[in-house]
Amino acid sequence: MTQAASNLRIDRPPQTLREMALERMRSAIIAGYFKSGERLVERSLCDQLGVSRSVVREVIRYLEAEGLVESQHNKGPTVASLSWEQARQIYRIRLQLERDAAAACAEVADAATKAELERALKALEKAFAVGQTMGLFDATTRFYEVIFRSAGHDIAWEIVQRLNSRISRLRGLTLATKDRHVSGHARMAQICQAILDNDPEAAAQSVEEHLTEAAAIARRLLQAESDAEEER
Amino acid sequence: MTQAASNLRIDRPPQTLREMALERMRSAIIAGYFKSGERLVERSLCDQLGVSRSVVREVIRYLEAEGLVESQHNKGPTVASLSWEQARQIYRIRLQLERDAAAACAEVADAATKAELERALKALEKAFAVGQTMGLFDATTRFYEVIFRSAGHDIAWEIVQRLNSRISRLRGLTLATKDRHVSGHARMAQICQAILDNDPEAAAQSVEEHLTEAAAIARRLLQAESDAEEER
DNA sequence: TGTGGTATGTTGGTATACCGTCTGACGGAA
DNA sequence: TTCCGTCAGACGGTATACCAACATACCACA
Repeated sequence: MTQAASNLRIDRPPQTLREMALERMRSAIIAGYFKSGERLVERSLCDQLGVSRSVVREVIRYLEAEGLVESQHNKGPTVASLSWEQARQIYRIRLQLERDAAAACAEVADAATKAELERALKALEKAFAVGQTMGLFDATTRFYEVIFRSAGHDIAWEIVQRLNSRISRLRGLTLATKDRHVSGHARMAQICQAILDNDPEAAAQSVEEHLTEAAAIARRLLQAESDAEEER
Repeated sequence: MTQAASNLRIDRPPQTLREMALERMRSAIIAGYFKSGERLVERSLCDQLGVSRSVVREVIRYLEAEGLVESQHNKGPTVASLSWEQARQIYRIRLQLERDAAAACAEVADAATKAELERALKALEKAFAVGQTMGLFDATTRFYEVIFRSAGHDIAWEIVQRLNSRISRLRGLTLATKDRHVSGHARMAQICQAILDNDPEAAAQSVEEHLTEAAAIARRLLQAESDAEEER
């Protein structure tokens, strides 16, 4: 009966225009369709998204709260830009939260979790092989999601995702780096192994190394970019 | 001249109606003026705030992103309610971030920072003596702000503040507890001392004790409340 | 070249209207 | 009395028109 009932259920898309517009805008910013610092003109967004100004404005408010968009009085919203200082802080916060999550996950991981984690790692390997940045992005996200979710750290996961979207540009650059292809994968495998062994200490340690490395690469890239900017 | 120029400057409140409405709504929720789970009817909020529906809706979107308000499709926004599970997670995240901030602060604290911290602690003592919950609230916030800011953890501070606003009801209950008056103050002093000594380890340790204690009290209160609910 | 005025575009904010959904009240049937 | 269907009103979701304040770019004039 329960089964029948759940099959009978009419699940209309419980999605509002606003939610769809939000998704689009968010991924557009993350994907770099809107450049950092670019102005977001309400009316032109209305045209591009095909929705009314009310919707656009509400979406912008939401993204503003997420830190993806900045608004100045009477100047309108712009895509948030990221200084190295901010990026540094974000990597540090991620370190705290991911370390804790990995340790917690390693503590409680059961067979099902481990299987799922291995699947995620397999997918990650495949994505590394293909080399498509977007695919890597998703696979990495998936891998961490398993860790956070199984550790019961949903709220922390949400925070980390939000932080990640703020440094998405950096993450893209980082993932595209050659050496990252090798070491990144090795680090992930290391984290995975530690969890499979139910070894919280090792898991925390691996996460720490992984993130420290990522931050260092990000810093180098950002530095190089700003140097190039100055030369110009 | 620079002085004169800066004095001449007309600094009009760069505040929009929306921002003011946002502040009001946020503090109304934190102060408990709107109960947890209560529906927020847009049109009645318009009357109460004296602004138009657009503004109200944008504010609600913002609060939704902050996690203070929840919306269901075609049901409208409600004040977010908090389960113990969520509260647990929030305390855990705070632990990670506050511990790191305190340690970082202890590492870099100079004379000026220390002086400011001591001032904050003095204010805290006074607030404890007065016993006004709201004053305690502000003083505690101020104390932690000094720590986070001087450690250069602005983003983490923003996150912590947001988390705190989500557990504001719990914090209110916790602060009102009798034993908290004593031990809370002792803990704060301990944290402060560790920073004055530039001892990161001790600072982290003190924060950990303080927060673990707070979480335990919160849990007890929440449990008692839900028990009382069931009896009813 | 610099100054001041002007035109244009954009935002912040408001009012209003319309539709679809939800909810609760009312009234009739079993 | 209880159950159930219907219906009206409340409310959210969306669209649109309008206005004032402001910012910016441009232009003409000294």
